[in-house]
Amino acid sequence: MSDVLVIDDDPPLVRALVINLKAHGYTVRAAGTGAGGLRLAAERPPDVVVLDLGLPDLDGTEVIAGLRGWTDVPILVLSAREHSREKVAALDAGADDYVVKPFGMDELLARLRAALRRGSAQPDEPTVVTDDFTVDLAAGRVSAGGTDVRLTPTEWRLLEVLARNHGRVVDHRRLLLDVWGPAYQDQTNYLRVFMATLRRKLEPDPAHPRHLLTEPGRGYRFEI
Amino acid sequence: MSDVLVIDDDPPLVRALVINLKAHGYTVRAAGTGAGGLRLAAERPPDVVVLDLGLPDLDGTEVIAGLRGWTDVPILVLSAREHSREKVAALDAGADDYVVKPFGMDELLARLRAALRRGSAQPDEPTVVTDDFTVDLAAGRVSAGGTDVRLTPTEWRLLEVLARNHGRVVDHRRLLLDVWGPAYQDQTNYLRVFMATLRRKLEPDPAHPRHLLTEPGRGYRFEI
DNA sequence: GGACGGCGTCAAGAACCCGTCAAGGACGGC
DNA sequence: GCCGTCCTTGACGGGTTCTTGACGCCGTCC
Repeated sequence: MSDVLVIDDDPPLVRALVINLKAHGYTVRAAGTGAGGLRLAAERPPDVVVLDLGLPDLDGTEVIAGLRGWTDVPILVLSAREHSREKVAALDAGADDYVVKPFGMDELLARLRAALRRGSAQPDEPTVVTDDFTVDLAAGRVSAGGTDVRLTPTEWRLLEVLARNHGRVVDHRRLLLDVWGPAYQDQTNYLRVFMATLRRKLEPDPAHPRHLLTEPGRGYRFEI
Repeated sequence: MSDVLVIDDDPPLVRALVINLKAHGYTVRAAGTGAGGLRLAAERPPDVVVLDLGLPDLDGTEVIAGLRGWTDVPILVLSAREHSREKVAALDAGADDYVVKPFGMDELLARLRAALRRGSAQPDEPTVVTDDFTVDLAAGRVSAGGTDVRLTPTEWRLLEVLARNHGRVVDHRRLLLDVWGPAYQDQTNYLRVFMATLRRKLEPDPAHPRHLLTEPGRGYRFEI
């Protein structure tokens, strides 16, 4: 799961944090000094940093600046200081959130989840490559022999469903549901028509497809 | 500058917020109810939302859910309730930050800056360059043939979404959502009109665009 | 061997999408 | 209050895409 770096010089608090974070499935590393924290972060970039101000060696904003120099990792600041000037300074230095001690552990965990949610908000969509053509799911494009292939919207949606499930047989019903909607679950002839055009556009020998395969009586399968 | 949407039913507080935010150069809109806030957000997507819990009509998490259904805009929650259960619920519903009343205005402004900083953190190239024109995403400017091109706000927002996703097909729905808001998801004619003006201003031969391409039935694509 | 169901192919009309233009209206600046 | 800019809205023609039905092939099952 997610990798949390705790930078704090208060041993009891660090212990409590580590125990609670590990109990929730996080991987935790801890440093007692600002310099140590920066070193750990440089070794392996964490997914989120929990930073206590009031470290013995460095000022909080210095640690933040040291991290912000090379990473956008979310930084959650802990502090006993209520003064808003401290908060403003930390936030403007690049911190993402500021929690005043004492705090509830569930609140901290919730703020951590919020910070992580922001940091990792991109579902990666791979590109599916065969010998004869390439399907770029993120870009929404298909190319064969170096040039783009023009697909109509329906052709694309059909190919997309198959490509996302490549290697598996996709049901007639599933395909019709995903491409045309629930009212078309019996129109298997649609599949025949559009599979034909896809093969014409993508397969070197449309009559003997190598990638867009028919599974008689069941559905179709995209094979790489 | 940035567009802030305040959703709060406490008139004195709203007044204070509006005055302070405007004094710092923000554009501010305010709503006294959750439904009104959602409506304003739908009319024109704000850059950040300041949301008071304890609204007369909707629960705070409902408002958050209503926004999160279509946008990733940062949400900063205000609340008089200290209870951590409230905080956890709001943060897990999708809020980005949680400030307990009473709060200092400078702290709120700092948290707002932090939220905006995150929201606009575009990791990739700040300028997109084609053979015929240059889009400077950081500066918000476009130039063709060495001179600046004047774009209207809507034209710019449309071009910005396309440029940030250059090389990819961007859905009709996504474009309408990001530029006009969720109330306009079906107004594809807006896209036609504004794509035409963009092409007239940027393409050497608007009738045969080289960069602002149509993907029939799906959307548009910015190609370098 | 024949009937049958599943599949691929083809073609034609309908439906839809896109680019274009222009008029009306909202908004803000002077 | 006037003027200019910008956004909204409707209409139209041309082109593309989807739908639909018919036909033939092939394998399987009776």
